[in-house]
Amino acid sequence: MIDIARLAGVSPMTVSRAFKADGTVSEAAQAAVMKAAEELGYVFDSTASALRSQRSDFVAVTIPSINNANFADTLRGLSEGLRARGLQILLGYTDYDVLAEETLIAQLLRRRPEAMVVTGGTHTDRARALLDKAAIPVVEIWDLPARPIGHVVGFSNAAAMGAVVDHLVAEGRRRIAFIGGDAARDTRGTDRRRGFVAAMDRHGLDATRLIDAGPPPISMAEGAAAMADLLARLPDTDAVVCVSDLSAFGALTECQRQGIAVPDRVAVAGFGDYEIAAICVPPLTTINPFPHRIGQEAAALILQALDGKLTAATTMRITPELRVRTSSDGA
Amino acid sequence: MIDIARLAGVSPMTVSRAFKADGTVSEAAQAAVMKAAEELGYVFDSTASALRSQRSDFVAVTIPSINNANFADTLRGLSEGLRARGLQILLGYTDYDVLAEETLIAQLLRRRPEAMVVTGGTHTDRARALLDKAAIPVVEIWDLPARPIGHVVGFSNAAAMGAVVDHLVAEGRRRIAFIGGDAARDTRGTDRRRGFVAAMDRHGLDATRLIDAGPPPISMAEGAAAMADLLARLPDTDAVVCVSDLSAFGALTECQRQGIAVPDRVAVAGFGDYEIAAICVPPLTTINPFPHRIGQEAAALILQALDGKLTAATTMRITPELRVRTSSDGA
DNA sequence: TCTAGTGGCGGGATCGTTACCATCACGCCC
DNA sequence: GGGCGTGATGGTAACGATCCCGCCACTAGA
Repeated sequence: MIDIARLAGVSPMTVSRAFKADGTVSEAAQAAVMKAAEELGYVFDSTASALRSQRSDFVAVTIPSINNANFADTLRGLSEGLRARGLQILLGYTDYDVLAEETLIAQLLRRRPEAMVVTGGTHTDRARALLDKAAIPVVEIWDLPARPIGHVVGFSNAAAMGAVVDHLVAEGRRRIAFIGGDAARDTRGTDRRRGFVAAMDRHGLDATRLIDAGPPPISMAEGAAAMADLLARLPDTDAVVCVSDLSAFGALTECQRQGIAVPDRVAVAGFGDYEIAAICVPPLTTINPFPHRIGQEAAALILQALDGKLTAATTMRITPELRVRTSSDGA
Repeated sequence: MIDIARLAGVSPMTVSRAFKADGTVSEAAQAAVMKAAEELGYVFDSTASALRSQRSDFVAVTIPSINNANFADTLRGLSEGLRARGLQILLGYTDYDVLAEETLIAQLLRRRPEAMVVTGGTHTDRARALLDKAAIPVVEIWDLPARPIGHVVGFSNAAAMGAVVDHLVAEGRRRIAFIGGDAARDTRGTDRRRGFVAAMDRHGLDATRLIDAGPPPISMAEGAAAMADLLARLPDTDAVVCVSDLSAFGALTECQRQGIAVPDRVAVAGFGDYEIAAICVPPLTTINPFPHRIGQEAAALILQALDGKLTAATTMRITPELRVRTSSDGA
């Protein structure tokens, strides 16, 4: 920067101001600085800037998996909302493991992010303590935590899943099964299963057709295997609710392979409104939790919080919508 | 850090060394430092460390889209390989736009990454210049650039697509169409189309059944629309090659909706070996380019380069494999 | 003519860590 | 006993920006 100052015939301070583009530099000086910078191939050093100004322009984000279209949509929403303010996302993924999340959070905080977005509402005590001490805006997304750390943009996975059950019951289904994951790790999956059981109980129906499809994320193939298991063990099942559209699609294909008519003999429903749900044959009934909007709202909350316009912890409830499609048409 | 030094009864230098964990600190001092740090809730500041040591421990990565299972697999491979050395990924996505890539690269370089991974081999001149001047290891992936910037881990998209055509021809297909994207933006898509045309020419077949499905990334729905278009305009088509498995699946569903038998009347093939290709009914013939391995190899190259063990620019060719499945069985 | 206000710019200290030396205790060997 | 290698530790000056303050020229109003 000193070199540029020399070449442009100004002080380093003016160069710094020129790069901040805050308009307090004369046009002549601005142009001279930019010309000199271009000539010397200067690349601004955010590291030094971050140290001195104590502003990293990072927002740290943790998601369970990088390979998930729903979380990718949320990330896009976040990134779009933050880009306008020059904030960059620092991403990490947890593999659906709260211990990995703890390590990840510790590592991300070393970079001094301006804010932190974490997926889910379940964390280790140490992770909570770290976030607390960091004294930056924290947003939990994709869930409604019992004990929020800071702000929240989410929805009740249990309630959303309950709406699917209500719909299936209204369509005349009674022997409804649930295909989901290992209870210990995927807390959102567990919430959905809880929502399923609660809704079945509410309708006075048997809620014991629970198929464990293994640890998250549950693949299409695992959904198919679970469906095969279900059809073998409980062949009179007339509807299946899956923890996500991907396993639901796997289940659907298993029905196709076995020549079982969907929805005539078995209705199938998923969760997430992935692209595949709308286009597969028959299209899948599912829940749209508006992942992109979750990201946008989280970004908006962060911007407000950084402006000091958000005094109290805010919870923004997203209302997921049921998408009724052919896969669950009345029997 | 000074506070910790005081509390632990050592010098700041010893605290620094204790956190680097390079083993030159006595066990007693190490323990004292860690205890003091825990007590004070100290969080190491990577920003200052990066500035002074000129090591950011960042590896910058650009991908076209964050919502793509293939690139996600590559990212996982990268991240796994780099994590062992304490390197963190700084991610950006370009939306399949070389101009956006240029801006992104400029922004990422401000963070002083130790190395840079860029997807694809087509870049603006300014982007090339920036990467050149940065004087860090550069790895281009998912392509075999005509004029590599540095290292390469990739494959020929054209040749891989040619292999699909060869297979279809061997199965007796002759009137083969290609469903792909806008030529201007998605260079890998364009390469695949080129490979399609070249292979058709090689077999003396008509290579004019080219359906443009719009700008990348091409969705399942766009694949379906393109298939509908194709079936309306060229109903005698007996095979379709799609730029990716997602559009191929869309095309497959369109056939199902129109009651057109796959593979009996039309064979369908995709690209990428996404999970859906193996499980849909019928399963899709496709090309597996080993996205996870691309990430692993790129990480390995970076580690070698950072160790100074890589003197010359290295190109690592990945050999994609044809996955023959029912969707392309002989007519 | 003088004072106060304003816009543009410069100088020096500094953000929190680490590179680079210097120091010191200790043990070993000739 | 002196020299010297080794392992642990400390002191000081940076890394490259920016914060804070001050300076100067110029204008406007009294």
